[in-house]
Amino acid sequence: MTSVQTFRQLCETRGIAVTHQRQVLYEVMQGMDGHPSPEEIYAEVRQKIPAISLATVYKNIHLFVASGVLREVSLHHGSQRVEMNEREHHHLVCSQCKAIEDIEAGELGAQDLLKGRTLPGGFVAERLSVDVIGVCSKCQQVDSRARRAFAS
Amino acid sequence: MTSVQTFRQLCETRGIAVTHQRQVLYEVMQGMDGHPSPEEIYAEVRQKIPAISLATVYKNIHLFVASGVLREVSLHHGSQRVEMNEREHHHLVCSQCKAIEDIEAGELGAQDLLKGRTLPGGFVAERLSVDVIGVCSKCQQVDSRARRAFAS
DNA sequence: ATTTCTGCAAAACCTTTGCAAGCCG
DNA sequence: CGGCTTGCAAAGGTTTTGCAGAAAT
Repeated sequence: MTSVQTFRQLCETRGIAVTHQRQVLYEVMQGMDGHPSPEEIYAEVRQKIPAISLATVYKNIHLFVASGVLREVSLHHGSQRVEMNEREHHHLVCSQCKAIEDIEAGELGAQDLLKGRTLPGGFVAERLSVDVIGVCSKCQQVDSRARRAFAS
Repeated sequence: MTSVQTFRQLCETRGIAVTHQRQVLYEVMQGMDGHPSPEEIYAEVRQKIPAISLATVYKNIHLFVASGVLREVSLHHGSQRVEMNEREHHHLVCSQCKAIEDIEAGELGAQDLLKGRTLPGGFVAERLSVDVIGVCSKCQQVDSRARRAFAS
């Protein structure tokens, strides 16, 4: 199946229109590796559609993230978040409400991942930051309520 | 040792001035748990120093992060970064230049962390995102060059 | 024909910066 | 006193929004 077909199918499933901009965006993003920012994607797409608007890029990135085609590298890019530099811990991050809860490194079994490990490219590790991404209990309740409302 | 003494000592080590704003910021942040944003810290400090400026809060957050008193929850809050939703992988993140490199989940030994695990508070895990934070080879070279320049 | 999407421009954030006045050592 | 720090206001960067015209179903 060609990329074009995959894309049309995806749009059909999601009930969204197949526009030229969206299609080119999809192809361009497939050809970029790494972790591009919206601006980088914009620069790339402009080579094929010079008149495309940055707003369109943003709108479609959202759409693609919601569809699971794209994934956000960090769920917390809106504003900075800091924490006191205390005992080693990791995070449970809710993909819906973005709430963060702490979990002890030991409780997660993640305390030994770096022990005696060599990393590629001469990278020197300082610490580990593990995010368990999922749905918190509050959002689960909201979800099931929404499903009931939708069913009725 | 009181918090005040700890703080004075910290400032001495770092060669920074002990100002009223800094001291209150330090105390307030110690009293906040969770993962506050600059605005949240600002709101909290304003209860003690109503005339404090948001710019001062930002400047001192930087200082505290650089001193290791605070830690940033995500190193990528400046702008969004996305990636194609492909094979399971994790990230090597350079704490200096913020560059991201991929590493396979298997190569890191992080593929089984969620297996058969119950998480606190009814949190339902979807996936794992592991950041190995450290210094990339490029920044190591820059660092050693800087050290040589400093020594001469 | 209707609904959805695009491009533009303006607005809304969040964060940084320059500078004069004030505080710390 | 000299240098670092603050508060203010303005600027900078990123992302969102409203809307009229265009495109898709």
